[in-house]
Amino acid sequence: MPELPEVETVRRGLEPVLAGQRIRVAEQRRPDLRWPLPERFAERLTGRHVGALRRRSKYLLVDLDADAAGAPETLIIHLGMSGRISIIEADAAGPAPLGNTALASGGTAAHDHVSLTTEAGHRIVYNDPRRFGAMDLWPTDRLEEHRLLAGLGPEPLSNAFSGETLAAALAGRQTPIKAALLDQRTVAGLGNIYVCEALNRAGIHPRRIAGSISRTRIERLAGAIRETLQDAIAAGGSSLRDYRQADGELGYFQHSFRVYGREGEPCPCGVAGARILRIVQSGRSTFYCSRCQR
DNA sequence: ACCAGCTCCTGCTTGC
DNA sequence: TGCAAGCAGGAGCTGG
Repeated sequence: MPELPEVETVRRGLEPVLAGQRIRVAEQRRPDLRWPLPERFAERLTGRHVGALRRRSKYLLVDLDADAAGAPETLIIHLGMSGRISIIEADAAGPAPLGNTALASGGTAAHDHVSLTTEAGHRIVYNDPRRFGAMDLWPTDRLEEHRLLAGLGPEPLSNAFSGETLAAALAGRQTPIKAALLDQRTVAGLGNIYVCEALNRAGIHPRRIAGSISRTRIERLAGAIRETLQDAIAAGGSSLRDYRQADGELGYFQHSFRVYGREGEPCPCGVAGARILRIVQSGRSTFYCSRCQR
């Protein structure tokens, strides 16, 4: 799925067509994604004005004006593993029925689960074959209390994240650094790809016990995490199987992967004989260089 | 409290 | 060519 850079890219793509708009029509095609959608979900979205589009970790946050009960709410969207959001120019005569994305985008029409049509005539379609994604509506002023957001660690691109805070989060952890970084309580927004990439940039072996890494190397790791994410965002994210930007464009950071998916290739560290290896940690593939990662 | 493993779902790739 | 197993970017939950 979309990790932090992909969600940020989607946010930036949606912002110009959704922020400040009114939702003229909301449609839902099924009652649930990973979990049940909120009661009367489409009904509650219809007619609402959209404020800012924000992001927390891998969650897209769409601020809405007050509902009938008088409280501003935020639409929380998680793309899971296979979620995709597409922007479609709606027909001037009115919104097309759900399932017609194939006509406008060239993609599949199956698994279009939720759609929002703005008064300006854009249709925003959420498509998610595996349905590991999620959506919820929650009072904006209590957003940090939402169960999906409450336990998240610091945003890696904010001032709340540093070598110092990372060192504190890793202190005493007896798990491999790979697993510790995938744990969203340590730092928010990393997934399998960017953990592999950041560890390679930092020269740290994925099996190293998190709590045993020196402060100096944790500082380097914090920097590597930031740089990896910044570079990926600048490239529009990474396009593997499903992911595309909201405008349908492919991200291109996958061409910049140093280790992910490159088993057997030489490591860009350039050390003689350095090859990328693949191991499995807690059921997930880890790619790393045996020479430059220690 | 911490940690490893299982699980949800569909679809693409791989190997026989 | 056809089929089925294996694997995939997440993360909540269970049980040790």
